[in-house]
Amino acid sequence: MSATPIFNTDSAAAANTQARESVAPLQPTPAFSPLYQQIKALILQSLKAGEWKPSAAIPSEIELAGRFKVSQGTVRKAVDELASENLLVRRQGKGTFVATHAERQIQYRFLKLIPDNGDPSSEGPAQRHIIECKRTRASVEVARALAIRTGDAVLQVRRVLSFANIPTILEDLWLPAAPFKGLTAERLRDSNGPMYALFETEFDVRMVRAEEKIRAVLPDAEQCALLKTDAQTPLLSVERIAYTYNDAPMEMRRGLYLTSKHYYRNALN
Amino acid sequence: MSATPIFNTDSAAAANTQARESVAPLQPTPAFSPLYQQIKALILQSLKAGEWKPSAAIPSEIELAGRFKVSQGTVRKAVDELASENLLVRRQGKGTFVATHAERQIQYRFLKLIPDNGDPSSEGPAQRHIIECKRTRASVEVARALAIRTGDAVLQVRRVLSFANIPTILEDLWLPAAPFKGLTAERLRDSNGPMYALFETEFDVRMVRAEEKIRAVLPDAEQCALLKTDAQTPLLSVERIAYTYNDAPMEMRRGLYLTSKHYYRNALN
DNA sequence: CAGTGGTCTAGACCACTGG
DNA sequence: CAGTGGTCTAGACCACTGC
Repeated sequence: MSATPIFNTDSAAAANTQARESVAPLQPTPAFSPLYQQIKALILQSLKAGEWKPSAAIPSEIELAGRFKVSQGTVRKAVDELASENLLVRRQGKGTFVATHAERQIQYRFLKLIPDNGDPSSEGPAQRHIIECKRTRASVEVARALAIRTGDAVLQVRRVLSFANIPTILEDLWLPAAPFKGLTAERLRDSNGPMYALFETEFDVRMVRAEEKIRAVLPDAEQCALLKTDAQTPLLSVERIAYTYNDAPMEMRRGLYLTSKHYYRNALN
Repeated sequence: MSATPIFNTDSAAAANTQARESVAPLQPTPAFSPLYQQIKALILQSLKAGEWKPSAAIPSEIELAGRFKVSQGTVRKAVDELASENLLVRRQGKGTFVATHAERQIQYRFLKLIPDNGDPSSEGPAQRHIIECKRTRASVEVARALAIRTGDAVLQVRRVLSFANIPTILEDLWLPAAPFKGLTAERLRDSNGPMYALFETEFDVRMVRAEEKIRAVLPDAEQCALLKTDAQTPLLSVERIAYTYNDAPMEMRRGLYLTSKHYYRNALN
């Protein structure tokens, strides 16, 4: 019923002798893993298994400490890391919650295109126009990005985002067909919040992190038409791979951003 | 001799009643500040004052705990935050060190342009060509970025970075003249590591974080010549403001990146 | 071996939320 | 008011580094 860390604590008072990987044969690095990392992995497993749904509260620290037979401080350190990775959200006095892309305000976490005045809220939400959503086969490039085989079934979505009725972003998305079975242009059109929120509620897929490769390009004729721009206006090409838990890639996306009234904002730490 | 946190701990056993800002008059938020934040601020002050130089070790946690009259755990939490902000670097068994841009490997922290193969080390260090370094007056835009007055003295540097002898980055930098008094093209040419490392050793200016605004643009004739490219090749325009401690802006930089063999890489968390 | 950061515990109390 | 996360302490022991 209750998960247990992989080490032994027969006596509570005894400082625990950390367990190494029991079966790991002849590894040069014994791969010492602190207790809180093991707890973190267990919580991650529950998240992945859907034991707690997005925006729901997870058990309190004291409860988790009891379940895992460790001190509250150890649970705390595990949860701290998950919170810093944006998988959990802590709210003092209320509890700890499973992060979601549906959250008002902190949504569009992954959209870094900002209006020139620096204030995304000043232009309101984007108008979304789904151009198509079709079933197709993975190209070599898409297959490599999604860690599937070339020719495997994928869904391709094409859409345009407009701000103040000015087309600004043209996006193509590729999704593995299996986890997204049943996704249609209609369902995309009918949904309200960010697409990643839809993925959470409808397909149980939570995007956790992403990587983007950015280049400057000139649009072709078709892209010009869709963005109502001309072939001499350079665009930002933003290629994204988004990952769920366990670093499993679940989406490849190529965006073309018009940067005459917006810019891509990045913080360097 | 020894700094002291702003609260009272007359009895060590007594849990400390946190001090609020003593003089803060009628603030709606009492601005409760945890002890470790106060310690963090004190350490930050020492860093800023140059009490410990870049790459030097700061006192051990036990020593700091003694100096500040708090427990080691509290110091630890303060140092943890500073480390996560890349102001300090922890090395188990050795100590905690002041972060520096001179560090091999983790240098070029702020340069996100990566060769197509994804491995920056595969092409070796950039060839740097300083075009000019001149004293001038701050334009409205530069003044606003550097939080100085329009017309104030600034240094402007222009340089080209090449990879495998292919000009790839054209950069213009603006620096407030006062802190960088004595900076010349020669000194830039003679220095070896990253420019920010030079700033640390020669001018005691440590860049701590930065923000970038990215757009797609077409180069003008002069830019084409310097980058040996043509007017039809779109470039990434990367405008950066770099900050020292206390969020004080100390550099404005505009880069033009050629993205035919490189891309700007960004991680979304 | 001593000294450093890293982990873990147990317990006390504080700040915040909501009924 | 009870319950949650947040802070702080004191002490023990572990892992890593370098002499």
